[in-house]
Formats: sequence, C-alpha cells, structure tokens
Amino acid sequence: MDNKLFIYNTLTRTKEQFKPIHEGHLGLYVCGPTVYGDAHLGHTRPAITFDLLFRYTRHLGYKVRYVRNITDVGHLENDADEGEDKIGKKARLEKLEPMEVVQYYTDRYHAHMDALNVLKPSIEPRASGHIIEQLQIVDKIMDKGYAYESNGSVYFDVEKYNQQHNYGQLSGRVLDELYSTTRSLDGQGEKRNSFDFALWKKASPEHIMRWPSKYSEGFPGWHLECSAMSAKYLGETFDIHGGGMDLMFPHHECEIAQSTIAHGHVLANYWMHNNMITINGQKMGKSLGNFITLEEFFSGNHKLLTQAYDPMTIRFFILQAHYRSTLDFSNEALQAAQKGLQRLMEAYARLDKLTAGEKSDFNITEWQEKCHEALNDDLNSPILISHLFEAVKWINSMVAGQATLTADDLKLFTQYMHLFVEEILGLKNSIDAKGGGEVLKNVIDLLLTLRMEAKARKDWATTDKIRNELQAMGVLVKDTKDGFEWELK
RNA sequence: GGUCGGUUGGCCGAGUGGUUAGGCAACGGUCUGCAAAACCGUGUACGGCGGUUCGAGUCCGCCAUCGACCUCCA
Repeated sequence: MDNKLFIYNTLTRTKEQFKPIHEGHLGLYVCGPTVYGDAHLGHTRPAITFDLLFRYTRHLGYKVRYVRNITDVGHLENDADEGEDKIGKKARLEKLEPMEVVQYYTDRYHAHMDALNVLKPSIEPRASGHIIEQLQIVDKIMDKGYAYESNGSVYFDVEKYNQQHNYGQLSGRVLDELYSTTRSLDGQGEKRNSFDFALWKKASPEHIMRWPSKYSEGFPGWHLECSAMSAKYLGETFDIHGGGMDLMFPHHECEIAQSTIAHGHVLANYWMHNNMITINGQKMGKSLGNFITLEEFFSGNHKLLTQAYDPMTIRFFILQAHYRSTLDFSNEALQAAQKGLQRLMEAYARLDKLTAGEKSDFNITEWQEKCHEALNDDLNSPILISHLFEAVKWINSMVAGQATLTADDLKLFTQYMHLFVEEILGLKNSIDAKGGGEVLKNVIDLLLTLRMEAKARKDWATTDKIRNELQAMGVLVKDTKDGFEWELK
C-alpha cells in the first residue's frame, strides 16, 4: 500500500507520516453538526475537508470507517450550569417535539451534503441514541475518582486529572492560566473549579430532553457523546480525530481528558483541525450572526450575495484553499472559483473526444506522481488543483490539434483525470448535477446539429437564431473547430 | 490579559533559503461569418526595520497589523 501520506497532527504540531493502528484499516471520527439550524458555509469546511481525507485514504487502499456524529442533545447555550439545551430551546420556540426539530434539520443537512457531493460517512450516530454508553463513561470516571457529583450533576475534576496528565496538551492551554482566564459565569457554584466541565447535568423542571440516571433525571454533558460514540464504533483508541479548530478547546481537550480516564489510554493518534471560513476577515459563525447558509448560497437569496452559487462552486472554492488556512469569503472569490471550475470541467468533458496520436507530448506518469505527492503532503488540494490546470492546458492543446498522447498514455491520462477530479476531489459536471438527463441532452444535440447544417450553407439567420434562443433558455453554445459544445448556465 | 496563527502581485490563494505555483481579472496577439471558447505572450508579489548567509518572502530578533481560542461555535 502506498503509505507516504503525511498529515499535520495538532497533538505534535508537526506533519507526521500516517501509520494506522491496524494495517490496511483506518478509523476516523469527525465532530458533526448540531442539528438546530441550517448548515452554513463554515460547517461545509470540515465536511469537505474530511470528505477529501475519506476519499483519498480509500483510494490509497485503506478500509476506512468514517464516523461522523449528529449532535441532537446535550449542547448548552451557555456554560454547563445555566444553559438551555439548544434543541430543546428551538423546540419550545417552534412548538415542536425536539425530535421533530432534529429530524427536520438532519434531513436538510443530508440534502445539502448530497448537493455538495459529500459522501455519507460509514456510521452517523446520534447522541440521543447513546445515552447509556455516555452514562457508562460517567460511571467509569466516577469509579476512578476523577469526577464528583454535585446536586445531581456530575463534573469532571480537571485539577486532579492535570496532576497525572496534561490538560491542555492538544490546545496548548496551561491549567494555571485557566484559573484566571476562564470566564466566571453565574451558577458555577456546583463546581469545584470554573474549568471543570459537566459529564451529566441534572435537568431543570422546564428542560424537555431528559433521561433517567442514578445521579438525577438529566442529560449528558456536551463533550461526552464523542468519547462514547467513537469508542463504541472505532475502539477506545483509533487513528484520526477531526473537527474544526474552534473545537480544539474546550471540546477536544475535554474529550481527551474523559476518554483517557475512562479507557486508560490515548483517544486518537492523530488530530486534524480545519481552519475557519471568514467573512470580512472575521470568522463566520453563529455567535456573530454573520453566517450565510448553504440554502442561501444555492438560491442566491441573501443580501451579501450578488448571485446564486452552484454547490460544486462552493466545493471547489473550499478545495482551492488548504484546509489549515483561513479562507475568506467574498462574491469576487466565489465567482473566480466558479469560472475556474467551469474551465476545469469543460476540459474534463473534452477528454472523451480526444484521439490518440503517434507520440506523447506530455509525461503522464510524472504528472500523476506530482498529483499524488500533493495529496500525500497533508492533503494539499490547492497544489493538486494547480496540476489539474496544467492538465487542462494539455487537453485544450490536444483538442486544438497542437499536441498528442499515444493511445496508452491517453487511456492512462483519462483514468487519472477521472480519479483526481471525480473520485478524490468529488467534483462533477454541472450538467449532471442539474439533472439535465439523457433526453434533454439529445434534444439539444439535435438542435445544434441542425444549426451546424444551417451554418454549412451560410444561413446565418437560422444559425444565430438557434444559438440565441438556446442561450435565452440557459444553454450556452460554443463553436469548436469542427463541431460544437454546450453547457447549462 | 494569556495561548496560538496569519500578513504574498488588482482579487482569491499555494510554496520555497538560490530556477513559473495555480485560478480569476487585465492587456497584446492567433483563430473565427459574428459571438463564445481555446491557444500563445505580458505583469519583476511576498507588512516594516534590523540580523544570519555567497544568497531570504523563505531562518532569527524587534515592531506594526489582522484574526482564532480562552463562553456555545465547524
């Protein structure tokens, strides 16, 4: 197996060669969405980043089990004490059953991910379906003396943990500093230290989502689900844990602490964090209220958007930046991505029409190796894309009759283009994406064949009429050397 | 305040101690019934000031500036 994949491990702050726990297998856990609202552009980053990892590692030959959770309980509005469950709050506001809210936004999340051609994870567990597993972890931590009960709630004893372990190993926090920097909120009285986090919360009377336990009728703390579900489906130690950089602290740090105590060993060998998408230089997020949902991108229905954007444009926009860099949103940047993607996909579609020649003007093997090297270097999709644009030039010069590939090379080249464009980057032609279908395709081809006949007899009126009317319907026609091309706008 | 990370040509974005990132936009040319597309060519970017070096956007120091996290956040 090609095992030259290097990934940046947040734990060590270096790029490391990836070595799986079990040869040929890869366990991947990524923090998924909290389904209390529509996914926005920011949520799209981890989905696409880890989709790329999923696709690439499968291509490398790993049998990948990709677990991405759905958080449908346990996320509090504020810090552990006085908060209200996000799902419960939304349910109250909309007078819906909490699970009705969960179902609604889960369905929409799935639809949006499908549109973005994000593959379904192997397992998509829900927090609410794993209350028992979460309580088992609470018990284990209690048994080992690293948690304490207070007024029906259970908190993790960070100070005690830090005596034997390093609370802050992932995020670079130093516990001493957290004494002074942790924000003091109301109702912290139940905790020994403000930085202790809840494993189990006693439900207040008005709290809708609640489960019985020996501690109280309540609900799990928000870090717990990931520890419970990753252990259940991937084992107590697994290969890669992913998520957004903003989850590094406290979420991932708490996960590590909980799992380390409950299971007695390392949670994950590699931690990968995608950076944020910014808007006007600031993080796009819920709290700032500066987010644009995917729905709004697809429809163009938002005051900051000058047009609608195809899901593939969004995908390409994200892949054009490295996942560990911030990526700044703007209409200009998105439009540039749209045009670039269009050029790439048009050339890609032309591959089928190429005919082999006597000699090869391009070195396909060398090119393919560079593409793999880019991916092996911490999933450097921007570099891969730059190589693909080199291929675009090749294709176009071959179409123009200025260069050739031998039959063997052409076949190889076509296979690799398919691999990189569709299988690994997950890009697809907008004609397919828009569901044009065979019939429509054939009808347009027929019309344009008629137009070619009119053109041949220099009937410019008919020639232009067909082109212009098709264009008005959203079909862009382009003449080629001895034929035509078209695309749906 | 603490911790961490940015600052690259008109825009977006890679990378690297010495040789072209790439895309978009712009300009010039070729092709073309027209248009579109395509192809070819052009632009001497690397926040500032010092230092190390034969040579630094690339390493070091200082300064400026922006941001992320420290509270829910992808």
